Amino acid sequence: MSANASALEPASHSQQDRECVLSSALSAIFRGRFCRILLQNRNVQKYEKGEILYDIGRKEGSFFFIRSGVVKVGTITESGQEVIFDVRKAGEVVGELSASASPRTDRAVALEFTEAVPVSYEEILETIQKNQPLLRELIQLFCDSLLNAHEQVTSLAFRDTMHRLTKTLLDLAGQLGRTIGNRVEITAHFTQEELAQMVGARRERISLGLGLLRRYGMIEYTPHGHLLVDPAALRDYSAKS
Amino acid sequence: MSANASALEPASHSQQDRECVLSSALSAIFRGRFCRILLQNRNVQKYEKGEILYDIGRKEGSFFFIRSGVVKVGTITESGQEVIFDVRKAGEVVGELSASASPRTDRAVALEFTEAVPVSYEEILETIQKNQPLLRELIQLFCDSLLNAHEQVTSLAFRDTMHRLTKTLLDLAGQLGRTIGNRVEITAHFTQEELAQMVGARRERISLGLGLLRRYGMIEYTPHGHLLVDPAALRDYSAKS
DNA sequence: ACAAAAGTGTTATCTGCATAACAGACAGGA
DNA sequence: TCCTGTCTGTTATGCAGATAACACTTTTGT
Repeated sequence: MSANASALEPASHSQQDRECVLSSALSAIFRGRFCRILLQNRNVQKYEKGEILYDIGRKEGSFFFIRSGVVKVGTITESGQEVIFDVRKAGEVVGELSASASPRTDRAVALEFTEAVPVSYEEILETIQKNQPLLRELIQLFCDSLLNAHEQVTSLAFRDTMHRLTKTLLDLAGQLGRTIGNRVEITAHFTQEELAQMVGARRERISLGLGLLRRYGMIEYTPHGHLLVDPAALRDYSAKS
Repeated sequence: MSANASALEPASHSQQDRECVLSSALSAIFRGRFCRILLQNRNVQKYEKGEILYDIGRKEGSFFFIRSGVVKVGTITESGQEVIFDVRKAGEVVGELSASASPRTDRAVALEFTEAVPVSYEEILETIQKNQPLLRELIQLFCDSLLNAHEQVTSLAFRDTMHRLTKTLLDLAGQLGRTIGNRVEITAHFTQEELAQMVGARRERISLGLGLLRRYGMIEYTPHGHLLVDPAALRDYSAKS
């Protein structure tokens, strides 16, 4: 939090400068996880837990470069039911569907206090045209997203709730995990309702499922209410039967 | 089938030529449906029904520009279960996931005799860098694919088999439909097994479901074994309850 | 500090769908 | 022509998971 004078500092940079900075930010963020670019913080938006980065139905849209925090990406049906497609954290990007001509069908909501830099799709395009290697990164982003969605489809089509739950826990551990001995702490809080929306099942099932895994000693809660999982045991469990 | 001398005609064109032709082919195919570009037919591959355009696990890969026919895009799990993510027809592109760094997890198989032009991802990239407007088209392709996958996830998460089946039929009618009066013929043959793989259900359910819709007069079969659906009635049916 | 709201654990009941198991229709090859 | 393989229609049985209905706990707002 050193150079956070941006709010005080007027737009004292040339167009040239901004392009250059954006370009390196894109490449660093697209490429690396956990990267800390000293990006000129123009436009850093702050979102409280539960606040919406972008919502369904909006025509224009931006990519959001997450500087800190965790957001969920999902949608809500006409009948008010919610699904979560993905979870993204600091160093990643959300909002790639703003590149679509059709109006948004997805939304992103902060799961905890989050800081993100919105960049319009037009600006992204311009930057990429001046910095070719970024093109690959952008496309890789879409591929990852698509791959992930495909996995969810197969998972929903073939696996039962318990298997989907353990998969979701393993995925979260991979995404948001901090290793502690042979356990991994999922460094964000998820309600059972949210887990249910990721798994594609009723909340009650999640309650039962978590209870079962807890009794097996495969998961437990930290004092902070975070999940602490044993990946090896979970993988084992989900492999058999 | 007029200018199909490609097999006889050796590579008599300059690199210049090829780029130019590829570029316009891309733009036309990316952009339009039902387009008939007189593309130099170098490399037109032919696939019989059931033949594989590309398969799971391959590292390198290509985009395929479908000139005629219909292909299914899907995957097979370790346990041998098959899902179909999407169906693509003449004028469209498959294989966009070859852009991913990770090895293929999907496959494309011809549902009927199909002709397609494979183009390596590297070539696509080069072409795009020389023809900027194509970038938008390519990204739109990814967005459409992603949007579609998201829809499948929500559908599987919230809707029952009958609703998913009617949705699948409506989608197919939209994609492959030829309007005849107030009916639409789905101009390709799908086995119940294939429909089941699109819907995410057992074949028996599809049999029952189709039987029901037939008794309601919402669908019937053409002499060629194609489905003839009444979109209005199906939409109606799927809206209520 | 208290009330309201949000989150969790648990049970009893009902139902949609998978499973299994055939019989008939049809198409293509020998 | 027959015969084998693929596709379709149909039933009976069992189970996973939705639904509904609470009691209990923890957090949040005022």
